[in-house]
Amino acid sequence: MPVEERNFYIRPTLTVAKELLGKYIVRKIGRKKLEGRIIETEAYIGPQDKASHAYKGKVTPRNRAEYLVGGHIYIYLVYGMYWQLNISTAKEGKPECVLIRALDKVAAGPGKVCRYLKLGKSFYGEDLTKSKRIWLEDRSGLPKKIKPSQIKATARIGIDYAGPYWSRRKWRFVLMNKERK
DNA sequence: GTACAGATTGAG
DNA sequence: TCAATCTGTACT
Repeated sequence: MPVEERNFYIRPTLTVAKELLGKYIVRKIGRKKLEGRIIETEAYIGPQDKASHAYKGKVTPRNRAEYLVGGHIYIYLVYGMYWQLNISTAKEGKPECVLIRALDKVAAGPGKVCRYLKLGKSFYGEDLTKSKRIWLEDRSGLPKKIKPSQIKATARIGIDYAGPYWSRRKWRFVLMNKERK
């Protein structure tokens, strides 16, 4: 399913998180393009997920974009200095999203992803299926399609406060090094 | 109103 | 190991 389609995002969040691996983020600034291949994602599935900002169905001015229909950007500031790029998934009203944690070679860490792509609050709620300044592309083609064996599932990072049950869920997905090229 | 901690990072 | 520094939440 092409990444440009809305239906790509309206599927189980864990599926979307895995299928985003290997896709390219394209950021257009004037005549210039910045690009990066997604190699690390994390799934957040509120309201049952204690590590999610939407735990218990909570809605705040900051997290409301998480409730948008799949394919929208949910971006927020952590620790007062770092932006985190998330892509909403599922249907309108369901607070599920995928955090983009790393781009191959150019951004190892969610804060760096946004710094590299020059993303900030102005992208809050941006629609990836319609935007002219940021979108996703699938360049893998059939011969290079990502296989399940190339994806490593691990525990999510930095959410110990959510307790062992949630922090141990293997909802972080990494595209394995030897398979990247 | 005040206090506090967080889906991080880079310097020391 | 720790500080940077904004936002939401839980208090007073």
